[in-house]
Amino acid sequence: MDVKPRVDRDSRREAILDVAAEVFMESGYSAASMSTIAARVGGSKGTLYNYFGSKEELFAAYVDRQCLWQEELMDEQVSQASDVRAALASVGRILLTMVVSGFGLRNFVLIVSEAGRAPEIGRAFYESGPRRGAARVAQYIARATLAGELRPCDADQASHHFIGLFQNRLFKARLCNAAPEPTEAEIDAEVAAAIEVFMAAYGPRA
Amino acid sequence: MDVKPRVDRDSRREAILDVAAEVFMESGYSAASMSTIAARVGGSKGTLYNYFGSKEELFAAYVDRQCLWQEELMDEQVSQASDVRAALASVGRILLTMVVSGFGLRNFVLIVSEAGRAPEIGRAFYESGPRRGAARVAQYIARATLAGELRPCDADQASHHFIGLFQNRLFKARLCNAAPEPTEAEIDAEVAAAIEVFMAAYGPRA
Amino acid sequence: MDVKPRVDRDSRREAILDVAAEVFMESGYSAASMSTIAARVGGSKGTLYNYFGSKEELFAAYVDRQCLWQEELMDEQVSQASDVRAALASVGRILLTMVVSGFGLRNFVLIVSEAGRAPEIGRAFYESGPRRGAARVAQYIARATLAGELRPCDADQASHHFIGLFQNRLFKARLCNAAPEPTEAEIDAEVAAAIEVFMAAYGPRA
Amino acid sequence: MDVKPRVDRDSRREAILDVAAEVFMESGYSAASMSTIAARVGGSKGTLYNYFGSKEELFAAYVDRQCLWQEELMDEQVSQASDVRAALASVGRILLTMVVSGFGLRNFVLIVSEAGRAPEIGRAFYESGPRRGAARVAQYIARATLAGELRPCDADQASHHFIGLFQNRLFKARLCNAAPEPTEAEIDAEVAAAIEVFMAAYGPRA
DNA sequence: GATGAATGAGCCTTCATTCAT
DNA sequence: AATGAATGAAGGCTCATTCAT
Repeated sequence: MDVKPRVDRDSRREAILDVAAEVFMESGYSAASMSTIAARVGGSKGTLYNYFGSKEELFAAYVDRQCLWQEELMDEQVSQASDVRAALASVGRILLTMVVSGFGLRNFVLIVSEAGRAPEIGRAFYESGPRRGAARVAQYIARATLAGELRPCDADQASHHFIGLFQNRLFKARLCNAAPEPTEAEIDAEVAAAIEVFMAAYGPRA
Repeated sequence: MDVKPRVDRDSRREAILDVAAEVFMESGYSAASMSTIAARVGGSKGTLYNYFGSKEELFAAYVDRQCLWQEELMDEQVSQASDVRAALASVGRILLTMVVSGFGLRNFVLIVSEAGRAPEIGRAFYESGPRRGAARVAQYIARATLAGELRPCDADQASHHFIGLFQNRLFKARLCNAAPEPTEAEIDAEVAAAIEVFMAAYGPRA
Repeated sequence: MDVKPRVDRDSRREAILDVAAEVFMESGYSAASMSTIAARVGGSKGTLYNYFGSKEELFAAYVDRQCLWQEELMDEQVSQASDVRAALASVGRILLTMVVSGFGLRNFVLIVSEAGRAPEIGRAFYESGPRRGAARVAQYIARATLAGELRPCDADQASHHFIGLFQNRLFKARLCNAAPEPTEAEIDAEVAAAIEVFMAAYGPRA
Repeated sequence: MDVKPRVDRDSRREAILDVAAEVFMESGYSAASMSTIAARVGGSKGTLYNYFGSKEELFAAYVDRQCLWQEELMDEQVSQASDVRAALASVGRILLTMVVSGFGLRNFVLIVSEAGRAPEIGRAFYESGPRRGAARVAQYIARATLAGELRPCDADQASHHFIGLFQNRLFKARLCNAAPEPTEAEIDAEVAAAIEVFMAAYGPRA
C-alpha cells in the first residue's frame, strides 16, 4: 500500500545481500528463511523477490560476492618484506586470520555445507579463496628460491605445507567450534612456529 | 492388529540410526525430514518418535555414535612400526583417509555445520576425532623423541604440524567439493612428502 | 495438536472429494484454493495433503469420480419402451437434463476449461459422457432400424443428429449462463420437437 | 527520462488487448497474470494499469471486443445464394468453423468458464454470437419459407435445429479436446449431412 | 510397542495493485 | 503518459510432532 523507494536499486540490493549473509551464516541455507531476511531488511517479501528471483538465486549472489571479496583480499596484499621470514609472517597472518575469524569461518562453513549439493558453488569458493591464497604464497616462495633464500623445491607443494603448518590446528578447532576466536598474539605465535619448521625444512642448507 | 517386535529394540534403534546417518549426511540437519527417515527405515513416524523424542535428539544420538566410532578408530590403531617414518606413515595414512573419504568428509561437514548453534556437539566431535588423533600422533612423537629418533620438541605442537603438512591441501579441496576422492597412491604420496618435511625439521640434527 | 480420526479413511476421502467438487465447480481449478477446500471439509491443510498429494492430484481424482458417475448414468438406463418415439423421448430427456442441470453443466464447464492444458482429462470425460451417451442412442437407433421403424441409415451419425436437435439450443444458452435451468416441461417440449424432425427425416418413408 | 508516446493511445490499447486475449486464452482468467501480460506487451505494469484499472476491467474489455468481432462476423455474411441448400451450406460452414477452430473454441471456453461468476459476460457473449448466428439463420429460413422452398414452420426453432444438426458432434468433441481441428472437407461433409436431414424434415412436401 | 491419521505453523513463491518519480 | 519499485495477502505445499487405536 505505501511505497518508499528511498534508496537507489543498487544500494538496496547490497543491503539485502548484507542481511542475507548474516542470516545464512547464522542458520545455514536450509534453515534460513526468506521471511526472516525480508523482515530484517525492513521490506516485504514481495520486494525481496523483486531483487532475487528465488532463495537459491539469493544464495548464489551471496556466494558470488563472497568470492569476489576473497579474491580482492588475496590479491591486494603485496608484501614488500625484505626477507622470506618477514614475507611468510605477513601472508601467514592474513591467511590464518581469514580462516579463524568469526566471519571468515562462518562463511567457510556455510559454503562448504552447501558444496555437496551444488559443486559449482564449492569450486568457485575454492578457487577464489584457498587456491588463490596458496598460489600467492607459492609466488613468494618461488621468488625467495630464486633469491637463494630457500633451497630449490616445488613451490606449490611448499606453499601448501606452509599453510598446513600454521592453519591446521586452529582451523579445525574453530570449525568444530571447540575454541574461541584466537587473539592476534596467538595467531602470530602459530605463524612464527610454522615459519621455524618451514625454514628448517625448506631453508638454505647450513 | 499385527505387531512385529521381530527384532529387539536395540537393533531397531541401530537401524534407525543407520538411516538417519544417511539422510542427515545427504541433506543436512535442516533439510532432512523425519518423514523421509521413517519411510526409509520402513516404519511409521510414530515408531520413530518412540525411539527418539525429537529430531534434535535423533541427531544427537547420531553424533554420539559417530563420536564413539571415531574414538575406537583412533584408539585401535597401535602401530608396531619399528622406526618413526614407518609409524608416521601408518598413522598419517589413516588420518588423511578418514578426512578425505566420502563418508568421513560428509560426516565432518554435517557436524561442523551444526556446531555453530550447538557447541557441545562440535566439541564432542572435536574431542573424539581431531583431538584424539593428534594426541595419538603426539604419543608416537614423544616416544620417538625419547628413542632419539627426533630432536627434543613440543610433541603436541609437532603432531599438529605433521598433521597439517599432509592434511591441509586435500582436506580443504575436499571440503569445497573441488576435488574427487583421492586414491590410496595419492594419499601415500601426500603423507610421504609430509614426512620428508617433518623429518627435515624435527629429525635428529645431522 | 488434537487429533480426531472420527471416520474411516475412505469416507473421509469421499467427503473431501465432495467438497472439492463443490469448490472446483464454484471457482474453477485455478481460483479454487486448497485452503478453502480444507476449511470446508473441516480439517487442516496437512490432512488434505495426506489424502491427495497435490491440487492437481485432487482434481484428477475428482474428474475420475465424475467420469465414473457419468458412465454409470449412461449405462443404467435401459429403456424398455415399445416404439422408437418413446425410446428416443426417454433417452433424450436424460441426455438433455444431464447437460442443462446446474450440476451437470458446471461440471462440464469445469472439465472443459481444463481440457486445454490437460488433454487426457478432457478425453476421459468425453469418452465416459458424450461419447457413451451417443453410443447408447446409436444402439436404440440400430435396433429400431432393424425393426423397420426407421429407414436404413448410419446409426452413429443419426444419433448425433438426434442429440444435436434437442441439445443444441438449451445447451449453448446454459453454457453461456444466458438462460435459467429449464423446467421438465421445457425439456420435454424440446425433446418432442426434436423427435418430430428426426422422424420426418429418419422415419420410414411414407 | 525518455517517454515515448510513439503510438497513439488507441493503438496501444489495442496492442494490450491483443496480448491479453492471448494470455487469457492460454491460461484462463484466474491463472493469467497481469505481470505476464505487461511483460508480453513490452511495457510496465504501471502502464498496463493506466489503460485498464483492474484485471477484471481488462477482461471485460477483452470480452467486449470479442463480442464486437462476433457480431460483425455474423452480420457481414450476406449470402446471395440462389437456393436454400446453398444458403444453408454457406452459413453452416461459417458457423461450424467458428466454433471448432482453435481460436473460436478457446475463446468460447474462456468466456463460458467465467460466465458462472459474471452472468453479464456470458449473456453479452451469447447475444453477440450464438443468438445472433441463429437469428441470421432464421432469417434465411423465413425468407425461404416465403419463397416456398421450405414448408411453413417456426423459423427460430428450425434454425436451432439446423445448427444443432451440424454443430453438435464436432463442437462437443472439440470442447473436450478429444478431437483435432477438423479440415474444411470434414466441415463441409458435416454441414452437407445436416442439410440432407434438415431438408427431409423441413423441405417442401413431396 | 507399533501405527498412521491429524494438525497448524511456517516455508517459498506469486500476484494484483499502488504511487513516487 | 510511462515507469518500476514496493507491498501484503494468499497460494500450494512440507514438516515436526501428537495421540487414539
